[in-house]
Amino acid sequence: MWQDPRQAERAAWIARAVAHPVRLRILAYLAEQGAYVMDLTTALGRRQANISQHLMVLREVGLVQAEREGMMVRYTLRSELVADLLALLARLAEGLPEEPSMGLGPRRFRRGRGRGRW
Amino acid sequence: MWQDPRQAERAAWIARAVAHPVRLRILAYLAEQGAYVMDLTTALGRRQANISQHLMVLREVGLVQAEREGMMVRYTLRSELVADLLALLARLAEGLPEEPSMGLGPRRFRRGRGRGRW
DNA sequence: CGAGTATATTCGCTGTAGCGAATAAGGAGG
DNA sequence: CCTCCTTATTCGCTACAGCGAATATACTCG
Repeated sequence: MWQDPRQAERAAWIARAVAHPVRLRILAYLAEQGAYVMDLTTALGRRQANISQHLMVLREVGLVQAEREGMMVRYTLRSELVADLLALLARLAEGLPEEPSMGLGPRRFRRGRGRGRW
Repeated sequence: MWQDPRQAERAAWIARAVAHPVRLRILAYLAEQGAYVMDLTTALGRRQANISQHLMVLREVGLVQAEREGMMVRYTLRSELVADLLALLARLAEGLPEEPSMGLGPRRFRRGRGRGRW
């Protein structure tokens, strides 16, 4: 699988779209129900521009689709595979024992230190 | 799912580790067989330091585990869930139609009842 | 110990993701 | 047309991922 770097890049491109807390929460929200941008801004407590920016990323990779409904735009997941992906990530997130040698929990998107020893 | 931002961050933290072509290929390689660093450098054609750096990322999030064997270090996947994740990403990568009009040419997205402007 | 091999870590650099503020653009209604 | 509402896009900024080169660490063997 992915001997070809190009294929790997495409898969990574998709993974990158998911690799952000806000986008994950957007997808999780959409997994339960379609939503308008305003719904997401209030649900996630972020600026409207920010939500739109994240939605654009998700739209570009095709994880999400948009449909205009009058003045508003309704976003929905584009495939059930996306929901599967979320579920898998959730399982991994809770299931994977944290490296004992490393700090605890996720370090907020920061490169951790740690000297090599296990 | 992930109403709590902290949980979402943890999941995103994992997704972020996967969201790189080289790391994806490393994982794909490991899904078939354990490997030493040198195996990966030759298989992927990258500098040893770079491979080690990527392995560190994967190790930090716990997708991969390392075991010293004499002078070398053997890396293996830490859970079958990781392989599942790869498979899902592969399906998404090939299954999701690339938005052909997105990013090349004028922006287009599905307009529900937009008068045929697009 | 000293030389050689395999891996890990550090460092400086560069590209770019992500953010808020501001602004534009689509659409409804008067 | 003009105003209000919702969403999209642009802009400037900052922080950090990712890279190669260099160096350090761990281990084996003689």
